[in-house]
Amino acid sequence: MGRSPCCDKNGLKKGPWTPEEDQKLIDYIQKHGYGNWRTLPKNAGLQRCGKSCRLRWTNYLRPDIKRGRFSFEEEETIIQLHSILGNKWSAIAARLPGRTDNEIKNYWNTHIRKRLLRMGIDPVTHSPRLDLLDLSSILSSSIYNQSQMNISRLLGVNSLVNPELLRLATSFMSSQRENQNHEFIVDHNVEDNQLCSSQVQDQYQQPLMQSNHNHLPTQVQEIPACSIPFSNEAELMNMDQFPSNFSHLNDWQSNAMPSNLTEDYVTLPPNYDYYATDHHHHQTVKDPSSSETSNFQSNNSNQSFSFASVLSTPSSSPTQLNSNSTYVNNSGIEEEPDSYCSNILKFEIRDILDVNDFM
DNA sequence: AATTTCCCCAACCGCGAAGTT
DNA sequence: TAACTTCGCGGTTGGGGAAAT
Repeated sequence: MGRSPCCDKNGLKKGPWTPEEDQKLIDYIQKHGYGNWRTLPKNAGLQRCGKSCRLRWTNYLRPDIKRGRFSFEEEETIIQLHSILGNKWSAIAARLPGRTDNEIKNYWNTHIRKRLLRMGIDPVTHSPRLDLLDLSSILSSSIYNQSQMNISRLLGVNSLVNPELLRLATSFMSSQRENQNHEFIVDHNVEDNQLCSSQVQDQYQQPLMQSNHNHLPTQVQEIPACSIPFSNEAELMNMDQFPSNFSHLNDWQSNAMPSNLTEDYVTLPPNYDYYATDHHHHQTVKDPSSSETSNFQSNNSNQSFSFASVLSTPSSSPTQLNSNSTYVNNSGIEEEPDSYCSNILKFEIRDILDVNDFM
């Protein structure tokens, strides 16, 4: 249908926002709210298009935005939600109080995605990346149906490839034979989603919809974000229990993967997840951000925003990082959550290949 | 110290959905 | 119901700071 012409108008300022512009926008919204973004900039005395104002507000100036690094729990939640929802950043953001879709998207693309790739996990399918060895084309070839096959001979690299990796490929082959009706890379993900959706929905439905178990959609991608039946917005936004609930999803993560694959692939702990091996580490990291968030929310609900924190941030400058969620190792050096990721999942490929070449 | 390369993230763009006339 | 407007989402870009050379 029609396109918004607002950004096409000449004479409107683009690019980074100045503190003065921020102040004008904040003042205006404080007084009048933001009913109509199109007329807002004119009324607020801003030489910006409404779209730019909306973006600035929702992604930066909104008082309930939580700044700083993502906590471990937030990161874990993002990964779990992404495996369910895919790139539905707004839906993911709706379940992470104080985080914007843009922020989550950026964080995913710059941190989590790379980390998963380094761990040999496809960030799209959340499955092991067999494409590292271009196995998919090999596995779909005519030898697919052979009951016995010598992958190392097939690859012609048996002197180079780690035996573990060959076992992985072999295991994958057998799992393919067992699930001949599935296209692993694509359908497996849907399968993951279905499994996950059942469990996620169960978790939220049990208290509210005990009897409505059997009517789950088959395609998770089609489940709107709001379909998880929180009874009201406050409940939806009450995320305190969400990450802990998600710990149950570790089960489907491992269940969804062909069991023989996971077993041969690596020895996964019972409660396998992306961070499986080092929970004790992150549990020791105190993240006060949650309480901070709830303060924000309560402020929010009382409509008594504190703009001080907003104004203290530089205009359009890189976000001021508070240290709430920063991980500090013993030497006091800031440490990427990377370092407490599962070493198990870095498995053997890392020793064989320079995975970065594939990124 | 100067230059280059890398990386992050705020902001933009284009599109589709929803709402309005 | 068509035409138009507004909003919101997801993908992408480019400026600027940090790190490497």
